[in-house]
Amino acid sequence: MTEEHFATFAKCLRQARFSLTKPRLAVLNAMIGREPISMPELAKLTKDELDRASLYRTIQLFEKLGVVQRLQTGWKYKLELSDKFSNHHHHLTCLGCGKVTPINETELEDFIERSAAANDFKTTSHQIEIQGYCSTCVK
Amino acid sequence: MTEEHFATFAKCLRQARFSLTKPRLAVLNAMIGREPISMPELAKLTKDELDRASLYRTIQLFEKLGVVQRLQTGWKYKLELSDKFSNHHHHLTCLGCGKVTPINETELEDFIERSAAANDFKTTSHQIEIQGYCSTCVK
DNA sequence: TTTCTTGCAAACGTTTTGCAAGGTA
DNA sequence: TACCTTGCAAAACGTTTGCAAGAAA
Repeated sequence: MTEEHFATFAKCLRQARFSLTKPRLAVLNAMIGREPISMPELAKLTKDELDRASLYRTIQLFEKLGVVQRLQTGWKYKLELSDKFSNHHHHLTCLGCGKVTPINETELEDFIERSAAANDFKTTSHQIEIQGYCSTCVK
Repeated sequence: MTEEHFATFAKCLRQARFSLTKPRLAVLNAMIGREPISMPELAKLTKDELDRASLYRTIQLFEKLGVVQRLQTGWKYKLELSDKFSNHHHHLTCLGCGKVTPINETELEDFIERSAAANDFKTTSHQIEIQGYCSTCVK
């Protein structure tokens, strides 16, 4: 974990008057630099460092604080760190091999803002998820 | 349910060699013309017409046949009929009152196709979900 | 009649909760 | 110290499954 990520994280917690604890750091650490991950996978990864119940509580808190976000990849959801810890982006999910590829399309963002505005809607977040087949699996 | 929807539905089933049964019609009926709905809500709505287990089996089948699709509205998923039974669109979900507003933006679709193509990716479906506050709740 | 579909009941996996003990500010 | 956070154990949900009875083609 970089100095910067740690500082961002500490600030998120402190601002909302929550404690910086070892279990919470463990969850952040397990997610940094990793692809979107499912809850059972994350539970397995962190099972020596905190209880499953605490993991759920931590993820709930992280979502409230905007540290993580859920995204729909097919049938189940996965978790990833929010834009605070990586650049804002969206995903291509391959139905063949399950690979999740991030894409970054600024123009898309502009259109979304415009669509929402046309509906008199103030956006706070959005997701774009695309399913299909990657170049390997399409064959 | 319109004549046309019934025909579309019957065709979907027949083509894949599945039977047109009363419980399946009941589920379709419960969803037609309704906003995206959660599984527990749908279960409550149809509980006199079919068993919960059958409901899950039916929804699973419907998804495979492309009759319904799941979409992420915040924390949990909801179900709605696919484009076969209504026009392709996306949603604005209000974090205040929970209202889901469909939007239809053709330009967005084009950008998505282009982004995917740039990644050598063959798309089969996509979702765009936008969260924020509607004109009423923003105040 | 043959095959597909359903209801029932039970199993399973995921997520949440209460509470006492432990850690943080 | 005072309050927040955790682990544990149990409960509450949501979802899936096996199987015998019932309905569709």
